[in-house]
Amino acid sequence: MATPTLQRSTAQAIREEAARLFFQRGYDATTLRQVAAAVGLKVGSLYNHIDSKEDLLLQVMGGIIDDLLELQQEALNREGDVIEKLRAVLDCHIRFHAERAQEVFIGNAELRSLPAEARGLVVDKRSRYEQIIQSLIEDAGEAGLASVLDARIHTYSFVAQATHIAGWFKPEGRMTLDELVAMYTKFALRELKVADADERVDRREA
Amino acid sequence: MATPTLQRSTAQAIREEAARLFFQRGYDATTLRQVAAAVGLKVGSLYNHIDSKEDLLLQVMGGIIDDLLELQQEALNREGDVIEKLRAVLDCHIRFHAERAQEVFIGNAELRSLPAEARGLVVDKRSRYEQIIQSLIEDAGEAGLASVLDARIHTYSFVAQATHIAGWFKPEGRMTLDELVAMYTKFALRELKVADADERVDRREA
DNA sequence: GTCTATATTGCGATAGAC
DNA sequence: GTCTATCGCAATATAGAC
Repeated sequence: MATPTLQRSTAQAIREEAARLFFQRGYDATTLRQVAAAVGLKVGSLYNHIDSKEDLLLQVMGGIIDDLLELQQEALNREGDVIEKLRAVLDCHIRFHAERAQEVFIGNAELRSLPAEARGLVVDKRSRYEQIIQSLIEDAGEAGLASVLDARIHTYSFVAQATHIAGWFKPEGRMTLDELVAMYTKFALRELKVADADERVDRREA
Repeated sequence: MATPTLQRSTAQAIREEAARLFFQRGYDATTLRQVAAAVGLKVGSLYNHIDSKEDLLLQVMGGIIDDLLELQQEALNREGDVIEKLRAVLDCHIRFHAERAQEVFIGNAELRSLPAEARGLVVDKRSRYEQIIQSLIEDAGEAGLASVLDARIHTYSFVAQATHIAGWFKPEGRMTLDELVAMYTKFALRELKVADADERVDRREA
């Protein structure tokens, strides 16, 4: 580790406050003056840590989609039948969107604020991510373990729910993270008419 | 009718082009110069038709939530058991979000761009709208016709899916509007473990 | 690294001629 | 109603002193 200090660096503070403001007001509506004020700096000083406002947005979005893809791959290695793999992937899917709600929300809402080439890269990665889910759904259907109406639209359904969660979930709220994950995973398996959908999920809660 | 002409008025053209641009690039990132250019006007001329940029956003959002509430009330008058009412409300819910996708999308994404008091009004109406759905879900559960895990979160689930649809649905796409509505309604009834969920929906497709 | 300027740009909105 | 021209302002970004 290069910086073993417990103090967050100024650069880190800028990213965090920017994330908070981008989440709250949107990227376009957030001014660098507001970011600077939140950190306790003047606007000019920001430029010792960022190249531009767009660069700051990129920093905030960071490797969030890479992190998500990585965790999805881990989940895919779960042992068990295709439903167990799907359940693990959905667990990861929901958990990630709730745990890192603000970043995820910004990553979705401000996709169009990204420069075209960066946006293209992210879109491709999102597409690969969704394709994994869709393939699992198709496999489950072909194995006779799920009633698939349209794998693409089921995928949309699961993506929509997670995206929505990223807009409201707070760890200190009515539901714990684990409860949330269990509930939405049940929703998904129910939607696919998986046998013993609820029990499949509850069994994993040990 | 005051204006029985088939030509769209300049004011109407401005609203339509603004909606297209707000949908595409977001409200903050859209300039009035772009709107004017899209209509074939110069910036100054816009002000013969609008009071301000915020006023234009208000015009675009218009009474979309009122329209939605009105249609929901019609659906509620559907004869039949609580599941039939719920099915009708969800049908209306999905259909509306797909048919008026751009307006709905703007109404959601740009809620925070609205002045506080206007935003409060809209939020209250949305809340009432969602409460209707939630109550139907609770009723269905208490009647033993549905397996309700958490009525609020089921409602979130249905709201999330419709919101997502508003971001991608195109009438000329792979699915027809009716197919889309039928599919998502099945998703919802499946999620609630309603008996013969698919058949409930198919029966209505006459 | 911080700050106080300031340059530069482009925005929403207005004035006034036609 | 349209236009051209411009005002006033706030934004991003930079320069240079400390």
